[in-house]
Amino acid sequence: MTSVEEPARPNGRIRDAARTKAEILDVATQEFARAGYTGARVDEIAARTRTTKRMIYYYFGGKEQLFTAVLERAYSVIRQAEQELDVEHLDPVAAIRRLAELTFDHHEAHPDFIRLVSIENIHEAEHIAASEELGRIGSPALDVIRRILATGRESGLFTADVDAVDLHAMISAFCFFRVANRHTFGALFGRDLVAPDQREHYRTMLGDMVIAYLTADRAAD
Amino acid sequence: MTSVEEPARPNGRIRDAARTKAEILDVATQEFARAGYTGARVDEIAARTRTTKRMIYYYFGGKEQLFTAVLERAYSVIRQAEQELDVEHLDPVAAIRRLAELTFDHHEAHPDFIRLVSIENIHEAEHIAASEELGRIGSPALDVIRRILATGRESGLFTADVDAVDLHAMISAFCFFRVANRHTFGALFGRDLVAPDQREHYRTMLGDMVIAYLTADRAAD
DNA sequence: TTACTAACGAACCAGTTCGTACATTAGCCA
DNA sequence: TGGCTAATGTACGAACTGGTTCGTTAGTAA
Repeated sequence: MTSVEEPARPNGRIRDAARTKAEILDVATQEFARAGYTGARVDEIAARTRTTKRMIYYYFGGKEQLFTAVLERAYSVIRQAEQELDVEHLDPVAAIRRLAELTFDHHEAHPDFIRLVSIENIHEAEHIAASEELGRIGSPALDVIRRILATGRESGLFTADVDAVDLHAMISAFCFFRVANRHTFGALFGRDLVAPDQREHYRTMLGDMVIAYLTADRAAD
Repeated sequence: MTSVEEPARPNGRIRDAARTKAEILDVATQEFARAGYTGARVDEIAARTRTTKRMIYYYFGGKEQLFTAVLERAYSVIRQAEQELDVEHLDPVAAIRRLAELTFDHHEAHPDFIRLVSIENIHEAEHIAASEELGRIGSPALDVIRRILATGRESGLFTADVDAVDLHAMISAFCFFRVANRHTFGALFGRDLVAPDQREHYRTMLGDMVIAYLTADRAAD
């Protein structure tokens, strides 16, 4: 997981709080994503680190807080990606498509994140509620969407009253479902939504869908 | 759970295999949906029925098979609803909207079903794979979509090459996400996707989105 | 060099959890 | 009406699980 193997004295302890914490988080992310919150085993997480279960309780307090920490880190990754997005130079249609594709790409590249979010929803977001960090910060993507929508509306390209949060939900829904429900969908309908050779197809479909919605002639209904 | 209280001799047994099985399934559905597969407790399920844990093993074999049976019944309910859908008399646009609304309504009315499907995806659809019934049967919705799309294409209303399975995924994604991810979405963005007074808004949004996609002028891209 | 503390490890514990062995009875059929 | 079997209930146990207790050591500041 974490870079290269240190010289690591044959069987002496190495003291590195940061590394130990990070290693626990890495393994915990995998284990929670693999087995769900209840299914994840604290002993198993400990066994797969270079440290012991004692350290999990030492650094995180318990299983619940460990899961919260895992969620916090997972969300910070996508927030980071959204923050680095630069669409100021694009026209509204291209900008929205770009943003949608960023979400698409991130969801596809981080299936563990998707699983963690699914698991957190089963538990009714109680860990997010318990997290000071996660409750406080919003989403950079929302700010981006708000700016693009404003520009698009001014230029008359977009239908007037589309809400940024709703649009974000629409984009997330498509990207999330494709990854989160790929197993049941595949088993029931015989189609692999994340098959590599279908990737471009669905990526385009998402953009087409969002743009079609934003530019549709609502009066036609 | 199940209708009225029987006369039920004060403390004598009542023999009714069908009722006992159905009651176990009812309670198991709730318990699995509430706590996830691993989080669900067989003892808890038994305690909330009028029978005992022994009967769960007698009728279903074990926790795994019980969950599979729960899934089978949950899927059969939506299949039933889709089968009763009659859109032959509607024009393609109205027909698609009707179908999308049926999915929307069913997902909203059956949050337990959504949770079960989320849980099954965490477990990579292994129970669906283990179920003879679930693997065999397709989805009535797909047949409906195929017919509507064909009509819509003939009349020139819809863009040529839209696949029925993809369209089903698009509709499901929106409906599923709204219910499945309402907790994390609400906690992070402060918006309740299933707030009753927003219901019509999202129901309309879904239809608009799908129709806009189907009728969009693809050449414009 | 010494002394102090953050970081660490091994063993253990109390409470669960799925599953089963064994005993019992209701209801039907000959 | 007697007997047979499907249906049911009780009690238990082996394995596991989150969390803790107690003791040890690496690194560092004085």
